Amino acid sequence: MVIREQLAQAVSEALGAIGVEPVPTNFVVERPARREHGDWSTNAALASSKAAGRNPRELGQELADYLTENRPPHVESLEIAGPGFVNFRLAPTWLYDVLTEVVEQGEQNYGSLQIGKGSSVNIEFVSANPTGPIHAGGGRWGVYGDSLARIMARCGYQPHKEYYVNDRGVQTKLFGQSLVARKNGEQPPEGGYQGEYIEQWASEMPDDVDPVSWGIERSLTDAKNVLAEMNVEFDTWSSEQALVDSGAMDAALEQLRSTGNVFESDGATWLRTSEFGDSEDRVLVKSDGELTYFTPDIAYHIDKFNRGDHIIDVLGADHHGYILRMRAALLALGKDGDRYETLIGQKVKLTSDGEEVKMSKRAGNIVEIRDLVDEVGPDVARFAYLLQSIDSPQTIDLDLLKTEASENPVFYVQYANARIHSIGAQAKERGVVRLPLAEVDLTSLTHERELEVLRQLSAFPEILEVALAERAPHKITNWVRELAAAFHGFYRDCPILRTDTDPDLQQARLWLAEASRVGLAIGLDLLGVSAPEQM
RNA sequence: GCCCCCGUAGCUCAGUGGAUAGAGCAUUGGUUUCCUAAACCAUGAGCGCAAGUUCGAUUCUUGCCGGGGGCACCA
Repeated sequence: MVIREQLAQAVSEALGAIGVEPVPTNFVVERPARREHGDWSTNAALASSKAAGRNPRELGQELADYLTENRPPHVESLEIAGPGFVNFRLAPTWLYDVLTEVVEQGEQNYGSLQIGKGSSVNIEFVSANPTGPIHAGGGRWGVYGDSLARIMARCGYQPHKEYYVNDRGVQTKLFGQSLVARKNGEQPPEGGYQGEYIEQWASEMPDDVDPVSWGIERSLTDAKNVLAEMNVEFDTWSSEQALVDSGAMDAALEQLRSTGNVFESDGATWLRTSEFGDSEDRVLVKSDGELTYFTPDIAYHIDKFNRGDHIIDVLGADHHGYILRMRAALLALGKDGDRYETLIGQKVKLTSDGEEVKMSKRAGNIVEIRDLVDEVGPDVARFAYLLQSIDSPQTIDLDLLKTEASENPVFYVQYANARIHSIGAQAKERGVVRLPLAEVDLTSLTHERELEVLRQLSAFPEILEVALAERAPHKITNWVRELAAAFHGFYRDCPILRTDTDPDLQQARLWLAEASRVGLAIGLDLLGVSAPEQM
């Protein structure tokens, strides 16, 4: 059991013992923002004073007195502070337990949670139209979705990463026509695709192929390549056309009809989505007999419901209006809405020379993810994307990522890892051997820098839990930066291999470095960023 | 008009129902006979406005102001 739970339980018991009935459950045990407020703190007295009809400071004092008499493990002293907080000061022994736990559980298991209990989660993201290069926003969703999947996997879920390919419909036809036009040296049709890439691809296109399917393949190859370079891989690429061809779409339409929520109007076929929370009804089949995007997408979501326990769609803010209609369709079909989750991300803006970069040379009116990856490399790009919440619109300064690469946060973290490996290499050279952990006395770790590293490591399980609950990979980014900062401070002030370092202390520090390495490896892996051993 | 997101330091962004709100960049200055100075240390300034809920609000609610996005028989 982790220390926080031990303390919470002790507080709960103490409240009962000093006569607070019923024992409240609305209190928390947390890490105070300020070090001088101790290692852990609880607001239990404040949270229960009103219900108990007691003065919070007096109640806090009683609580502190009781816990001083009946001390939870590692607790050295307690004090009452502020309006009624009870602060715990712990002996560093609790942090030695953390070190041991990190090392013993290792990269695979430290901080791993079983919240998901093995349930499957289907995460769909990017799903850009296969009519051209992936844009910078697509890169954000790619990195975000991939990292979220990694987080979910570490929390006991079985994530399945999926990309939906809209390989039929009006847009694909226009795309094919644009390719043909360019191949024949003509202008693309009205509403067609204008980017330079169309000319490039058209020149690659053989004469005897179907331009639409060839173009889609070309587009998907492009997308797969650039996403793979960013360490984003999908388990499944689902084809809209295949869904229609298989009859799944007709079956879905039939299923919808059987619910009595489908009607004909103005020559089109509509779904009464307004009955299920949407602002208006939506067209399933247009008056010209063509399907809308919506209809196969419903079939696709039915398919996903059949394949996964929980369904997540990662969408750009420009698609948020679409959510209610899909949810309505699923509700109309009697699906459990709790199993369907949509995550909306705000858009990305790239700047250079203080000006927004509005287009790529190749793609025309969009900024390609390719440009970013070629410019700064996958690690820098990924880390930059994962630096902030997807709820916020993001501004990425290309110049900063390029010219000040050495100041870039990703290198700061990777450099910590490189330093650890350098210590290992140096130790080997000098014949310093790390003894088994069980033979090492960790109590020599008393330096504030050493303890800070361990505090950071101890926080990881909580951070992971929050990152999962809030679907927020950037919490991991922040944590790994803080861990790196703690390590750099330790590295600076606590020499390991220097000849005047006490042998026992040296052993303890070697293990502290190893624990740091494990922590950095876990964090970087969740972000999908590499952990180079040399820089 | 309706819906969604955002408004925190000069810039880019974290963060929290609590006790003195943080980081990076930028500025200025300092640190290395010894494990990588891509490091460490120091340095000013900030929660858009107003009510409400609360023992306590920058955090929750509402309104206003400001910015972005969306309101198709496009996808």
